Amino acid sequence: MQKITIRDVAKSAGVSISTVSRVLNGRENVKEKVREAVNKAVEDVGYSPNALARSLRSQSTKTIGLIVNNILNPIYADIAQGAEDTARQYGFQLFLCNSGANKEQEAMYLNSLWEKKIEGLLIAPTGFNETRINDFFYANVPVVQVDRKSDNLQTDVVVTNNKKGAEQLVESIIERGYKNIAAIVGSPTVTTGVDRLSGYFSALSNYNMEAHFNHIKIGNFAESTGYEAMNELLKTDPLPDAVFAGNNFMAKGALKSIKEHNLSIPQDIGFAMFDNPDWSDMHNPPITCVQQPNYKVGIVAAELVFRRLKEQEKEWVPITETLENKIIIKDSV
Amino acid sequence: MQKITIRDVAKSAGVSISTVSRVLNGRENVKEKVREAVNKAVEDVGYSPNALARSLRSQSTKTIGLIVNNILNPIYADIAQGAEDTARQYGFQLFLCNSGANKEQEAMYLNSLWEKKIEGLLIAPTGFNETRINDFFYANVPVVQVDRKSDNLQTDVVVTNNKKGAEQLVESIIERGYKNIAAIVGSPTVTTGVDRLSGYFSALSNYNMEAHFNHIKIGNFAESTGYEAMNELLKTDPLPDAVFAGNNFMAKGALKSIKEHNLSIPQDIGFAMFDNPDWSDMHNPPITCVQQPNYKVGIVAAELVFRRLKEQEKEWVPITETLENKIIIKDSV
DNA sequence: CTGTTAGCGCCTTCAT
DNA sequence: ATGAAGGCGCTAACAG
Repeated sequence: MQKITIRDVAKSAGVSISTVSRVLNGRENVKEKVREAVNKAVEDVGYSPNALARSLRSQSTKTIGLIVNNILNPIYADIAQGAEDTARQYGFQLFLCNSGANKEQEAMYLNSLWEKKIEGLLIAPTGFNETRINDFFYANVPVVQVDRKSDNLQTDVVVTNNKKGAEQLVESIIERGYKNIAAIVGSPTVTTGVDRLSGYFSALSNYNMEAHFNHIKIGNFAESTGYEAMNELLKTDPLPDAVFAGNNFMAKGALKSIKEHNLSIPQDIGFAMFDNPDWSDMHNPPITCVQQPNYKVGIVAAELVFRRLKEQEKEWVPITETLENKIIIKDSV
Repeated sequence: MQKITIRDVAKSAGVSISTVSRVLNGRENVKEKVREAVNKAVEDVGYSPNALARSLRSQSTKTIGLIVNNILNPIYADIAQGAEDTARQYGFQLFLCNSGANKEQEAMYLNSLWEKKIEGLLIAPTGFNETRINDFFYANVPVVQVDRKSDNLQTDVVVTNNKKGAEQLVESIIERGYKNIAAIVGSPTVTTGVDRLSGYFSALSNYNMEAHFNHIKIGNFAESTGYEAMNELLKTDPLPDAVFAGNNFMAKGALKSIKEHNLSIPQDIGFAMFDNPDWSDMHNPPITCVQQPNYKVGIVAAELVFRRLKEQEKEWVPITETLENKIIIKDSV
């Protein structure tokens, strides 16, 4: 670790350490000549401040944390980018952590971020560490849930309109004449699971249709569960003539199964999905889908943190921001 | 920020703060009874240590940094995952930063990581902040370049065998009878640009073929440059009958152009690329490619850091680890 | 305008 | 086995 401290600068410039500190922090009450001398000394000795000492003393780290569910999921990369760009704008840094949808790992990162004294937290919660998350909240550290929401948390939330997105998507399937539309959705323990399922039901109900009981498959958002679900669906009677997949990974698995069964889309079976990963246009045919404003989710969530930071004294009512999605019609239905 | 300190624990347990510190750090010389009392007090008052103070005092942060080039590129997500998993194993934390291939942003993160006193650095360098990177090196902070290597840096390196990968890939194109093979590669200022180009030339030379001068296009790894390069290629005379794309993004752009020109792969034009993104199997036809061991790159790089940390006293010779790639033959050539 | 001083929270000799 | 005291590097009163 570095050895050069503010003392060395002071000595080199022939002033006291407090004067150096003043210059470093851009205080006004320093004679211009002295300021220059200090700046020169900083260059000369190659000084750069120790953030640990500075933060310890000033009780401020200028750092916020983001815990995502799965960094391999491109939607979180987008969210991270949005949050990071916003943080930078406010002179803050983003500490990006990946829980891997694992509750122990999430707990570990929550602890670590706590000990590192972050001043704001963005999190796509696994749903198992509510107590720990609330600690931040009670300590007046703004918390914003992103992408998904856990019911037991009274924090700000930034999500997209999952229900409406799914509803509109499924309606667009219906409007193309499909009669037996199956759904492969994620676990209903998180909003991205339950809301998209609920949108699916709404769409059917809007058209006076009913879901066939074994045409609804619950996965865990992972590719393998999409694959297995689709295999199951292709054994049912009646067969579904279209499928709604609840996220990009499960869609990928389902498409693999469809391909293995030599079914062609959209003739043999229609297909549509939540998320618009880059492969969706490469696929033949391109997949009709719901595009979420992920980058914007990151921005809005980060801005919410900074807003809370600024208004800390005011009374506090949790806000939920719901961003709208866009249905993109392609050729798979 | 938190208010409960080691003092509160000491008071609650009726001991001195040094005793609390001893218990916290698992020192042996503490009476069993006292240890229990302290642990109970920790629970009672809800104490958790302040990492800033601890690190400042102990001169150790147990943190390493990773600066990637572009978090939206799935290869870096994989590398990050590998590095993170390894760091966790060693009881370290990973500070993940995204330079966005921007030199100012890279400089900013280098500064910030320096000030935060990381104990090791993994970086996919932009190639413009050598001086700053060397500072770490001189301060005995192990530095490992990952994925790409900048010539002016005397650090450890973990890369894949870009040249051999490209060479074998292009050979597999040649062996399928293509005669005019074009290349779209990234900037030769980084190894992932120059080595893959060099592999392309080797392959041709191995078969006594020559590259047509206007069949070599230099992009910057971004999708748009792949698209434009392909548009250019499709205006040349003679036309190329196959294309080698130097990474996933440029491949995507090139494929877009090919599609717009209504050319079919592999009949009208053969296609192969570096990287094996998830869309490569969704594409029709699936794209023959080079699969890099990205996750392993992350692991190996992180382990190198910890090895250096352990052997700090020993004399030091930079190591370059070159991991082998795998050619995956699909249906695009 | 500038220097002296007192901590931020913690770990670690040094006594006892 | 335990407590007192000093200091990691820095900022922010408080004097002058």
